[in-house]
Amino acid sequence: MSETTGARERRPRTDAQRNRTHILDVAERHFSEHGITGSLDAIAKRAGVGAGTLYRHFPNRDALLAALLRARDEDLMTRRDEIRREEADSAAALAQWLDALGRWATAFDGLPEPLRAALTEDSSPLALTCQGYVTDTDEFLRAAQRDGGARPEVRGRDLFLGVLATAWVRGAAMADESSARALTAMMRSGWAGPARIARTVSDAPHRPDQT
Amino acid sequence: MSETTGARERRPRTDAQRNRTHILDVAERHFSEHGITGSLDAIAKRAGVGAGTLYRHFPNRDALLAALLRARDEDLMTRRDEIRREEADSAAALAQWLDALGRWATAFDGLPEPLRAALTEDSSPLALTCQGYVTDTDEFLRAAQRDGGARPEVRGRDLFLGVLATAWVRGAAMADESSARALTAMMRSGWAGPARIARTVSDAPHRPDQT
DNA sequence: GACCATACGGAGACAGTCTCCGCTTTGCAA
DNA sequence: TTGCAAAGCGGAGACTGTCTCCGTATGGTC
Repeated sequence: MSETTGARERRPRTDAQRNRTHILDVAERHFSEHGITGSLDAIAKRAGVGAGTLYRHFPNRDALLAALLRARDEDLMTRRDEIRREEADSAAALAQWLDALGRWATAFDGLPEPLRAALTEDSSPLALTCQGYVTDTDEFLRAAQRDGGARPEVRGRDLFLGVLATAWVRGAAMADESSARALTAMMRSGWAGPARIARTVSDAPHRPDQT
Repeated sequence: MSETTGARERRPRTDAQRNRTHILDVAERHFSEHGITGSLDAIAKRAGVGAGTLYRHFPNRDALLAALLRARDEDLMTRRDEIRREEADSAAALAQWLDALGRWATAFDGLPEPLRAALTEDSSPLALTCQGYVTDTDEFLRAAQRDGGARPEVRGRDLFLGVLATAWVRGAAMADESSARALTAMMRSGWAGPARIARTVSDAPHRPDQT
């Protein structure tokens, strides 16, 4: 009676489990070396399984990525709790969380792209992960806002996207590191400290009123 | 002897010219509708020419994009001069220039990607264009910095990449408009006004071994 | 040991990029 | 005009990558 309630999940066959984890191992290496656009069939070949096997386990690239990121989720959650525990200054905590997120989003070359896409098409297997981190960001942010360490008009989603954008700028193989740092710094002045809303050109009347 | 000096350029045949401009017309429409990843062969077909013809005129996607952007270059330069002429406040001028750049970088869905890539691989046909705009940005920026309207540590390249990153966030079909605005605003507080350098987490004395 | 659900492999359909080469068109010169 | 070389054209097809389908193998269970 392995099958109790109606929609019970059956434990997969052992060869299936073995294949799955092996594919993940290989994919991790392959994506690290070739970026997330590396060929899936190549991964299958390298893992010594047929293409069908790969696609049965992971119907598309995003699914595979999501599985790989799930493995890193634990690390990131650990880091999150660590920051919460050890950083008393809520603004500094937010900064550190964003930094951790930034490193997470740079795990593979090209990763920011599907992550951003997942943020607007919630059918993606990555969507849930992203949404979760947006929520976490929001928590850090709200704490900082309560303490007057972050501007009230900023949203967690904005910061998350900002982090992705910065990771995106870094591009392949840490190309534009210095500009990425500059962007992070600029972004920080954008959220840090309680201040009035900075105005955008498109918001402002054409005559900027001399701040 | 039509050939005078060694490396003389021969005026292309009339059918070639006709094809070239027609391909550009079609490509403009096709990229507008399908984003820059739209199939090149489809463009050829839609233009009623063979694939060979398309690839002879534009050896790859970037070359085609570069040609399309060259057509818009004139508009952007006009805008630039207009801003220079009509905006006395140098910081506001910079903001308006960045806004214009942002609209330029959103001409087609997905455009920011090759633009950013061109900034690090200068073999790309887009590289020259980008470099030019970085220079323009630098000029606006330096004027603002002289007037104390922009922080001294910021570079034109950083701002250009920031604009690209914001355009990238907007994603396909203006998806994340509000976040894009938020980012622009944050970025603005990053460059505007002379202030001390904001610190990044990674700059900070971050003891990796257990902060 | 038999049975069958589960999983496997890989051939191949499909789509996109890009090249190659035989044929056509253009423009110049006689 | 006519002839002809250079310039340009078209599209078949090589190549690469994604993803499906189905005949075959295998693990787990009774």
